Amino acid sequence: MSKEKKSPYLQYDPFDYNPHEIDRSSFPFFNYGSNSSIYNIPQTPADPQTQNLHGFESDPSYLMSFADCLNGSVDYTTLSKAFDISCSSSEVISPPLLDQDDNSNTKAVAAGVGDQNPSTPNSSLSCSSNEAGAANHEHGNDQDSDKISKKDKHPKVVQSEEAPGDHEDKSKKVNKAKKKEKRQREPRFAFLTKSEIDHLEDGYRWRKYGQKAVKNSPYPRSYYRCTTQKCLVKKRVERSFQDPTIVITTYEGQHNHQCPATLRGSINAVGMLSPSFLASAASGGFGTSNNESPRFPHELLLTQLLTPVNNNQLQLQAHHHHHDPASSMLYSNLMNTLHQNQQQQQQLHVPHDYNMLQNLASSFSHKEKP
DNA sequence: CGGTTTTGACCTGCGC
DNA sequence: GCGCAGGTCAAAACCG
Repeated sequence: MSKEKKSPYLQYDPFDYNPHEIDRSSFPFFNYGSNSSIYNIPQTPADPQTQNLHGFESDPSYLMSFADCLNGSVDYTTLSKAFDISCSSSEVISPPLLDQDDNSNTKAVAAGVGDQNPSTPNSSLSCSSNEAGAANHEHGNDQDSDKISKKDKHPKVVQSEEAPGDHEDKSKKVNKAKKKEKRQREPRFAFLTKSEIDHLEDGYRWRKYGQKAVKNSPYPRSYYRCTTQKCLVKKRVERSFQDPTIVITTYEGQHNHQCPATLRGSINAVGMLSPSFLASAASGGFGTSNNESPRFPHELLLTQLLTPVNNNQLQLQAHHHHHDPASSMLYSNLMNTLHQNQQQQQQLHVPHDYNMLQNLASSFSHKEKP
């Protein structure tokens, strides 16, 4: 009651703004530099001491190279961590080729997105919460039930006046307990895009459901939900406070439906990539002499998005072609596809070095038009 | 008029 | 336990 009303839009105090003291608990692993990559958002701060992330910026090993994904040079465990939140559930089984993560350059973004407690350094906690068996199907469903219970609980205000009652307290407790044991976030993927437009077209339809000021940033963060029924995908969009030209888009969850734009017959950016083109991508051969060269406009686009870092490594550049819806959609689809791929591997218990590229290529070729 | 955006209130989790 | 920050809800406003 006595709580002062605070406008979420006025929380930023320009005089208090210190770019070096950012709380990036939400995106602790973002690279704010010019080399954009797909990031898997870890839910645990990498290292409490390096909260401010600068370590990450200068450490290329945190970047998930696209080629790593494509050619499977990233070991299974790493991929699990990098792509799936639920890795903390049962599939940790996979015998880790241990400690690759120490210094191998394939380390990618190793932090588990899955353990969702941003500040729980001990991911095993979430492990145990998963074992209730819900581990496999909790994607989405939980969120639903979560919401429902929330709504039931507080039909909004008033309540307390007419019945400051105990039953409310009780139900509160029950709900709390419930929530504690099952709160699982979807995997998150983020990319940076250089753009003046905040909300980039990615082929899907979104409804904005919230906007909040971000601490230490002059730019608000917007929350969107996919408008397709029963699709629980969300995305957050915010502008980098360090480089205001960069938009940070974070996807959470996976669409359970086709991209509306694809259905409408516009670009099927990923679906039309030729297998041979992808092979070239994986071997890092773009732009070099004898490799497969792009045959379609979207492949050309991708060659520009994928820039060789060193020998066998490519990074997905998110900041080119920001003005191009196809580009955004490409990202979205790529990430979706990569993620799906990895999940399939998990389901099938495929060995860690299974060649993802082949999977990708074949799935693409199925989609390819006659 | 239906869908989307805005925005204040509320909930939740975490650190102190 | 309290305060803060992030995330979500939902009524009202807006728009095509």
